[in-house]
Amino acid sequence: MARTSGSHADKTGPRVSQAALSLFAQHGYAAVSMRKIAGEVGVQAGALYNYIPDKQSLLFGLMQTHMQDLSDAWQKLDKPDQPVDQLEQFSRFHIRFHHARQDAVFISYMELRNLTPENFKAIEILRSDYETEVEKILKAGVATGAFQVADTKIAAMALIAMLTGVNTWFREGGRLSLSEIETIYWDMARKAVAAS
Amino acid sequence: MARTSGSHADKTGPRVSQAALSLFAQHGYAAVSMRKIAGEVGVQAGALYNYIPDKQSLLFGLMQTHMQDLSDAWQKLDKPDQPVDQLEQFSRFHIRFHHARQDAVFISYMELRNLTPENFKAIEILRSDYETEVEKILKAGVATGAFQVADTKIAAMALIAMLTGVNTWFREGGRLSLSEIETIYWDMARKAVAAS
DNA sequence: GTCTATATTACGATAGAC
DNA sequence: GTCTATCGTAATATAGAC
Repeated sequence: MARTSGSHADKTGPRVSQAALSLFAQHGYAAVSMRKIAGEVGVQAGALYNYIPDKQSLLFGLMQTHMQDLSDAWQKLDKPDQPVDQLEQFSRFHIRFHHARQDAVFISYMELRNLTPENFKAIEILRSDYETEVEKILKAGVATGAFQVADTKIAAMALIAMLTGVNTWFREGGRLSLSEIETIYWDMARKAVAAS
Repeated sequence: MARTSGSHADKTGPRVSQAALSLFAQHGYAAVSMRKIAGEVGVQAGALYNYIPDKQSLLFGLMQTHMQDLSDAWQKLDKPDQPVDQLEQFSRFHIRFHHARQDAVFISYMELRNLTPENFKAIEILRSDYETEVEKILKAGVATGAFQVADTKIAAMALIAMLTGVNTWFREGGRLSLSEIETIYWDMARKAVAAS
């Protein structure tokens, strides 16, 4: 069954998401028009509505996919036995994954306020689940005496903020490689929660 | 000399800035119209142009004022002699100042991409100056052997990201007071850069 | 200094032809 | 599936009356 001439359903869908991801990260959700996205994809604005019901769904889809990918990637790793080794694995994983998805990371934090209340709730649950993973590691380490932290919830938030911060300044080709950065950050993270 | 009826020049100016600060933080620069700002102030949109030449200048002014206030507030503090005490002073100052100006902090990070290139450069210089203050403390501590860090520039970025992160989750009236938070974060910061 | 009115441009989304 | 055309709305900024 021949497809209608000019149709590229199997290719256009992903290209819409990709264009939106890049443009939202660069200019912000509110500043990017459907016409601009369409222009990047190489279609007219009306054609976008074959793939998404509206602009909001486009944003939500990007954020949901990102948070889901993040959780899935973490879950599928084989975990070492010791909390200190788990925390090292997490620190390196977090830096590496976030570096590889800078646009999605940026959007998932910056555009929360442009989500409808229901969509916001859904994303916050996914984020909270991820944060809980770190807290579980810290709790296990406190139990064995490997870690010493006043509050595992706060320590988890502090570590995540520190590690995510790499994205604000690190650019490939600079003074240090990403794997060197990983090691430096892991050193600080380890000491920050270490038993004294 | 009587002022024109309906004129409130001395009051309206600050109210425009205040309204823009709050609305930009809530909804984002691109999503906030001049009409919305005017509505919040209680004037018509056209009246705003007595105080600002355009929307971009309004954003830049808010960010510049914030970064300047931050630097000034830090500079005017009496500094203790020991690097470890200086770092504690900085950690507590940073958390406290950022908590008191959540809207301005949020805007100064989130809306960088909505600045014109020249305005962006000006803000980045102010930010970099502030980051250098932390690096100076770390370098002094490394020199005396009080601190042990692989790279003072990276350690400064890591600490700042960690401390700024408080704003993403802390809300007054929760489980812990801000001064308790300060102490917990200072404990982590201190250990993260401590000599072993 | 503030108002009303407006010039000009762009937005998100839809309808119907092909 | 994509196009062209368009509806209805709203944007920034300016002009001129008061």
